[in-house]
Amino acid sequence: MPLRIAIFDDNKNIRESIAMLLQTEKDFEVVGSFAHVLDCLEDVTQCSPDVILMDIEMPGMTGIEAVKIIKHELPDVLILMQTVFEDDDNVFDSICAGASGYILKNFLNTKLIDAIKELEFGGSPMSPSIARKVLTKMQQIPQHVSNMPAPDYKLTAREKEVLACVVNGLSYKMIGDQLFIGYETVRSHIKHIYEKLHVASLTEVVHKAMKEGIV
Amino acid sequence: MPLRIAIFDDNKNIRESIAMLLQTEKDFEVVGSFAHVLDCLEDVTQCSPDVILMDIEMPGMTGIEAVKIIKHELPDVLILMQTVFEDDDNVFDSICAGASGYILKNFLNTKLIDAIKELEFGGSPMSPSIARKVLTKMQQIPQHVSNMPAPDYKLTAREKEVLACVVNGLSYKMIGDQLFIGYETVRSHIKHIYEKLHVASLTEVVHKAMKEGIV
DNA sequence: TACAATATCCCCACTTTTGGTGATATTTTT
DNA sequence: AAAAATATCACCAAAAGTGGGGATATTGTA
Repeated sequence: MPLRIAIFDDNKNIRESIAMLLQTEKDFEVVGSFAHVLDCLEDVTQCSPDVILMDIEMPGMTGIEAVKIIKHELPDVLILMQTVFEDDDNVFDSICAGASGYILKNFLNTKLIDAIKELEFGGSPMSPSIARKVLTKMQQIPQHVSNMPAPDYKLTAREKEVLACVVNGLSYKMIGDQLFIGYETVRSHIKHIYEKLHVASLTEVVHKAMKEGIV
Repeated sequence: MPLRIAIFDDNKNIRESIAMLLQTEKDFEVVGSFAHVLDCLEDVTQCSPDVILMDIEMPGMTGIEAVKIIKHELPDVLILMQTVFEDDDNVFDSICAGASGYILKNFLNTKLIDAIKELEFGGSPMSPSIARKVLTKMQQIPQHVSNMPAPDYKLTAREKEVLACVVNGLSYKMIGDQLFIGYETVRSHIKHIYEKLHVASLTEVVHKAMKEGIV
């Protein structure tokens, strides 16, 4: 079964030359080719590709927006971004939007086929310099969000529920309503949370819970 | 001027074969070779390498710990991790510790030279599957920490100071003492913060400030 | 079975926070 | 120079949270 590929690029020449290039691989099948992303969801749903080649610079809607939309509905398609520039913002926005690879247009003809195969194989093709940028970015991210496991304060399931409510800014009364328990019960749980977290106010609870990723 | 390389690996055979391999490149110079990382800081300071090849599995101290220590003192050295496994935790821990590349021991002989050159060129060599892991990880990270700039709520400098105190769990009274202003002044600032952030309680303030990276 | 932990609820007294409505002096902007 | 924003402080009443005691029923564990 061939790998189904869809192309989004506003330049007709590029679309056609990409399609031509991809057809040299007999495992690849170009199932769609679109000049804009305004109807990207329909387009993609219709041709159901395994891999999407998405241009970042697109008229009407940016390719990054399209990635978000498509990934939201179809989380399993792999999206390879193509662009002329590799400025930080576009790279990171694409990644956060859900792209799985990043290829520069200059190297399309020499590296596209390999990049797509890499994608298929579970890899993420990207230029070395982009990889560096990504790593550098990750290193700037606070520990707990990137990797540190949430410390275990031995909160019970119920206490965790209450904690989640507290973090979301609910008052005791609102928490009671939310969890179908009385005001005093909420208080009781929160007293226990205070003890276990070694804090003495709601603000500290929220701070600690968010900082350490308990919620 | 050749590229200075240091090797950390507890296996003598591997150290020597790596050194031999690297010496085939005339632009490379192996300036140090160490069996453990207990004195890594001294070792590295002494031989002042441009690139460090670090084994993850090391006796006494883990290679990841060593990376942290070295990077803290010498942020400019490039560190290439080498390992037999590519399990998530090690990969991410290494990255967070400050590694700039990640190579599997299986491919040392075929890819090490290229990997080091890539490092030198400002890239980050890593296997495609590791790259995918990294991207997937980044996509799970909340917007603001990864890329989104903190939204501007037009808080004044003073309000931001008060906000910081609130987030750190201080009470009105404590904030007043901290900033050398009266209780009522603190209240006044917080009222304004409530308006500007569209919230109505301290917990919401802490939550919003932390979630959106205002602090 | 006895014990420990959990989830639920109650009361009292006290502290803190909140909403509303001010005021004054200083700084910044227009 | 006038207007707007900022930083400072004040008072009152109502609402919410906190600390330190309890109690009871259920569930899980030794």
